[in-house]
Amino acid sequence: MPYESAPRHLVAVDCIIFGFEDGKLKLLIIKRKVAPMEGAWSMVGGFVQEGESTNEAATRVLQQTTGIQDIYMDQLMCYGDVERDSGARVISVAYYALIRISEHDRILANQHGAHWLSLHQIPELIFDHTQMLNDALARLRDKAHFHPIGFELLPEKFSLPQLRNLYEEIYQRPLDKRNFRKKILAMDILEKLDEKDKSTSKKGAHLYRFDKKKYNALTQHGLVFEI
Amino acid sequence: MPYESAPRHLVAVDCIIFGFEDGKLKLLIIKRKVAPMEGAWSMVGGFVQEGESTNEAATRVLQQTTGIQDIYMDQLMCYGDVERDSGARVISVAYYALIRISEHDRILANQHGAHWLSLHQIPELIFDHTQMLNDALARLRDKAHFHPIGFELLPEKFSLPQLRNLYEEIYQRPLDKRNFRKKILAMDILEKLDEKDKSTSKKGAHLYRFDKKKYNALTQHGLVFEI
DNA sequence: CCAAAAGTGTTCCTAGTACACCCATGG
DNA sequence: CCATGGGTGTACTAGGAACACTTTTGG
Repeated sequence: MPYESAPRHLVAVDCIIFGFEDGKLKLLIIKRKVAPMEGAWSMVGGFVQEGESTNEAATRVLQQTTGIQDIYMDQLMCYGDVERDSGARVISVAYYALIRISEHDRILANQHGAHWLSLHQIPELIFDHTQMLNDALARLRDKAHFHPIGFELLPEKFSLPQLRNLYEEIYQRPLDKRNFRKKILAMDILEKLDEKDKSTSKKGAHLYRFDKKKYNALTQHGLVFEI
Repeated sequence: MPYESAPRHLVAVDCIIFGFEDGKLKLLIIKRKVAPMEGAWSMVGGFVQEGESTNEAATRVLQQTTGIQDIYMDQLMCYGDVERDSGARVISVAYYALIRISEHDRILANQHGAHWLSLHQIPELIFDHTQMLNDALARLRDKAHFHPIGFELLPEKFSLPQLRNLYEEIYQRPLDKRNFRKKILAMDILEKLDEKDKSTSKKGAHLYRFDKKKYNALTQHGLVFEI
């Protein structure tokens, strides 16, 4: 397998971008601006450049369309079928990202023709992007079960009803209010604030903050996150 | 992002090949035959050809070095750092495979300079292949926990002590004999044979066979494999 | 007859699940 | 004062974990 004689390929990255707003899981997708399939709905993506790692490419693509940096992003997998892209043979490395919608640059996203859509409103997507979405959802569920990544989708300060609502969306099933509280508070990784969120009830719900340092410390001592 | 102006890359596949023999998890690795790092230990790999999917490339590479087809193989992930291969910028898609060592073509493997080594005997590997191995082991553990893939590493007929030994290797911890039996037999997915394996004891251990059809049927009715 | 591995049940405890009422407050 | 969502405790059950002795048989 000499390097010189091996064929070269177009390599792209595609980002499955999740957000959480109005109690719903949402996905950031764009109207494609190039042929083929111009105008069709698609994940945000782009080609991997020379001297650029695939991780860097994904970060760049995300930054260019959302204006956001420093967010949670993880590789999903590589999609390598020959015919997957009808324009050319393109190998795509998919990443999924979790974004706090409130903190991201909506104006920049709109300039790129990007839109946040609820999961049940997702139209047909190009190529194998629907497959990517399903794979990403499955991965998100698995990952969220044992890792505290849900907080990446919420504002820094959040209430327990909000958090529970998020997990109900991720798992697509109702969670018992009392059991959920018991479980999450028992881990002792949330900091209770003196503020209340009165936007959804008259009584108001206490706000909490995820204490990452505490979580890391407890993890060293055997804590296993599970929700 | 026009297709024409995008750069092209060398894309390789690397296979992390697991086997189980003499009660130990083993890895099939080769002595590299091309520069750079000629003679160093490496996973089996090769370049993705035109008109060949990455899955097909992995299958081909595996077949060429082991002579085996129709084995369990799954994508691990894509490794895309710019400097990961010191010979050129190569993007690698890693796969992990599970092989019944007894059924594979040792002669063919030897011709390719391939060797089965126990996990604790693995020498230094080139590039990021040690990272790949660690990632593959983590994935194997996760996957084996909830999917009946362990059987891919055993002969068609196996004893329960053998099976338990395999899981002890995968999880790197001892498993209680009685609890293990209870759990695996309760799933009712093993067919008990009239043969015994007398190679490891005078009393002999009953042989079993994984009943895949039964497993699939039970899965439809809500069975969740877990061990 | 004995060494060596195979095979077998029971108890305890933890963690998940199900479930209903009071509280605080803005309008 | 009442409608609305927030917050709280207990009882039951199932499943995981710990644990020791008997059986078989080749040498």
